Amino acid sequence: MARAYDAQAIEQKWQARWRDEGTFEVDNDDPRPPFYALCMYPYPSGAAHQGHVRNYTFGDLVTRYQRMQGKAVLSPLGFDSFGLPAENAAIRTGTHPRAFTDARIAELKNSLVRLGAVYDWRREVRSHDPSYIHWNQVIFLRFLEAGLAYRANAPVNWCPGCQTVLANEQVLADGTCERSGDQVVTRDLEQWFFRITRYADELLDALDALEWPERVKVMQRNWIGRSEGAEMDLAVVGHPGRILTVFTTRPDTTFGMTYAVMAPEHPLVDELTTDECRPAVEELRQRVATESEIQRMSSAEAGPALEKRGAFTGSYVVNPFSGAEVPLYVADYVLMRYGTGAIMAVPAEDQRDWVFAKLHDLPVVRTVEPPPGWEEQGGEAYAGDGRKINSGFLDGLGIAEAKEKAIEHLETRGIGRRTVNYRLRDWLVSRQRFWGCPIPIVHCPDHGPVPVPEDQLPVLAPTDVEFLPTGQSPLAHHEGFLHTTCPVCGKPATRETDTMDTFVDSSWYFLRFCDPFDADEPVEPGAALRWMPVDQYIGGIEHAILHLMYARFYTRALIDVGLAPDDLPREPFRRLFTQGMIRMDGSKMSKSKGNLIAPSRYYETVGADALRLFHLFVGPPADDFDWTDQTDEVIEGCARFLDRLWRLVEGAGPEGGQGGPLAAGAAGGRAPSRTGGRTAEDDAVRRATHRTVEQVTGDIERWSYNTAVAHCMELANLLRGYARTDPHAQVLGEGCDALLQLLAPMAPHLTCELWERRHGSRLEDQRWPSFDPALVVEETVTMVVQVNGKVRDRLDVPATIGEEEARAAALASERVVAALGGVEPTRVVVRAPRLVNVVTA
RNA sequence: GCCCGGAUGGCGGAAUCGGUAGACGCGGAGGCCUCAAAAGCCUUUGCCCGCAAGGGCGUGCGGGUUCGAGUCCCGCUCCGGGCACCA
Repeated sequence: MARAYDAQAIEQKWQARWRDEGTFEVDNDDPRPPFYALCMYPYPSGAAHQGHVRNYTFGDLVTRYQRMQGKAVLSPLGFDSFGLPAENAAIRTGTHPRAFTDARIAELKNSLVRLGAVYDWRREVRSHDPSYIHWNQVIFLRFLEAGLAYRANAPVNWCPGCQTVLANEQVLADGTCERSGDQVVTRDLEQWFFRITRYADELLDALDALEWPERVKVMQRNWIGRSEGAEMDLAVVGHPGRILTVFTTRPDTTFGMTYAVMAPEHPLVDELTTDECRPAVEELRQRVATESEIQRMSSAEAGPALEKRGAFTGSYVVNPFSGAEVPLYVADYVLMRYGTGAIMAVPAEDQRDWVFAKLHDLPVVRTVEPPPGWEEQGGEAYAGDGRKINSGFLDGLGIAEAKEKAIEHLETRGIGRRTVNYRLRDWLVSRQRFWGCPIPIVHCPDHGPVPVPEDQLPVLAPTDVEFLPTGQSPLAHHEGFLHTTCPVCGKPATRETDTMDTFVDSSWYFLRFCDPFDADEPVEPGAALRWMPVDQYIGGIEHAILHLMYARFYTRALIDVGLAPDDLPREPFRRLFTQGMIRMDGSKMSKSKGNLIAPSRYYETVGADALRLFHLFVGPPADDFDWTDQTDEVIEGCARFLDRLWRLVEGAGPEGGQGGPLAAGAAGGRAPSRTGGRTAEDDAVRRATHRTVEQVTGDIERWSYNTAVAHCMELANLLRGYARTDPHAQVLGEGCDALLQLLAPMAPHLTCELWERRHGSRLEDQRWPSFDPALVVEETVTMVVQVNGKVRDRLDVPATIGEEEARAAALASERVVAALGGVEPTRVVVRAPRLVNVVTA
């Protein structure tokens, strides 16, 4: 494809200038109003893929646009450089993870530079930088002091093949390890946790005020899973003084409790199981113990037969409202980690209990009157609202009132209390891996886990390690690293060999960017107060829950332990935009799927500007996009547009409009030289220019980049036609300038080059164009005339036309008269100046 | 199962407040330029009937509200995503 200009030469020229001049570096004392634009901390997987290109094109557009709006824009970038792939590569090839990772970072950085994405690279942070590790460890120890970090025994996903704990995301739906394929089992291990649950309410409540996509907020609300209800203490028959505490969100249904259930791991199972029931209960507990939680959760369909899922203990508990003695079961559908690990079962109002009750022939007592016909239609558990029945002092009430009254009753009698439960669990941060931030703890035989003193931080992993495919972290076998002395007593002790979850690194990097040079503290208060919160955060929907939740938690925790200023906003990301995925043949385009289309091949042909424009133009930024066989043609269409833009602007000549030689291929062949008074057509072009400025500004503000590009194309098309006539030099020049300014954040290299050729000045220093409100109102509009709702005529009328004139003009139309066929209108709806509807019926 | 999205020409998409459906681009057709091609430029392009003028149909399906519905309401179908024993 023959190009009008040399994209590669121009792109290299401007990229070099931006780098050498530090054009987009920003100092913390910059007097302009601050704007913090941030793309999510990328994992350095090598050269950028199209998903990166899309993400960084959006981010770069925001940066450049806000800068043109007169803001001091902080646009930093760093690398989430810890993680498993580097370690796997080390095992496979013998390369040290650091060398592997640094090479990948260089590649990714290079492909972002070639995209024309601009950052203040002085602020670059990498997770594996010793200084970042240092502050990560300081933060960990402060969390520990504040009780926000703690060590506990916990059931975890353990892969016997890999000899390591897995994150939930690494366990597939069938309960196998995504890497080795081994069946993952649940194991109890001593692990480090962060107490994110302390912030559950705040993290939930603060969501309302965030300018985030609603679906992300919904996902976070579900993840936190706050549910309000009551705990109640059940007396156990034949075990005086023994109580079984259950949690319910439906205390109003207590009269309908016809049995109770404990989780298989419940501490009272042994004591409350009678000898004749013990074999069945034991069998159940054995099975559950060897299953991972994921398997257990899916056992409803794939697991053992339903009736095997529960077993009678032989004991009975007392229904606290009715006094009835009801059987106590153990069943795998009750989870130890949620609530109290035991439930009262109300089959009439809970579908799970219903299914279980039917299988075990347990009675059903309805406490809410179902709607008429419910039973006849085969209705099972009824969870909807209705009048209370069979419920003694609650009879006749609605559910909400009955709940309140039931809780009061429990509290008055001292056998229960109002309780809130959360689905959210504390964050397990231990990882049995090498390529992560070491946890700065020493285990002393006498003093237990002891923090490494702050003046001995950072604890760095040794470099002389061997990577073997044993699945074990090399740290656990490195004698030099492992053996140390106890900071308290000086006796021999061993280091903690676990590292931190890599989500730790991405939980506060945005705070470090504010002043990454500060050697005294992780977060420099003045800088953080100046830049935070992030004004626009951009990333993938896949981080909707974990990363965004952890970052929200970290920001609060850092403030509360005194590592960030008290008056720092507690929400780190004011506005969030989640971009759509790029798919190919129905699945996500990704390295692991092997369906990447490398951006470099477009840099080398159509250029980065064309690729950027394509990603902006192809559809709404929030929507997924399918990469197909036709995609290359669309990219070429974008390149063609840029070619035409080049010819148009070059043809318009330099500033002043004295007419330069028209570039080869430009239609018309005549330089615009007319000045002085303007014709009606000149004015129409001016109006179109100003209207386009208005439209594109609005488009960009509401993330409608595809229409922003379309509106620019429209103006360019108009100007090309105008340039072929006898254009007014200033009018054409104004149109071209506006177009270059509007496109500057989208196709920066080309527009900077054209601007420099036209004006000899720098487009990066220009302000975003403004429009004259008087010029965006149209003089004449097309008025649609309908007869009974069908369009019969279109009339050009003055925009200021009055209702009566519009009516008269419409009724005078020949086409309208013909369509009426002599029938008298019964009504004429006039919406001047756009529409008249003549109604006969 | 529950909770969100979405469905518009051959394709990606546009229509910001209930008022011209299909902006912009891709693809297609025809033409100019050329010995020829590529590139570029111009015209045209929702579907159907018609030589034309013109007419009819048309935003997943069925109803409704309205002078007027892609847009609002009710009931479905299909597709995509999230959650899924959380008591």
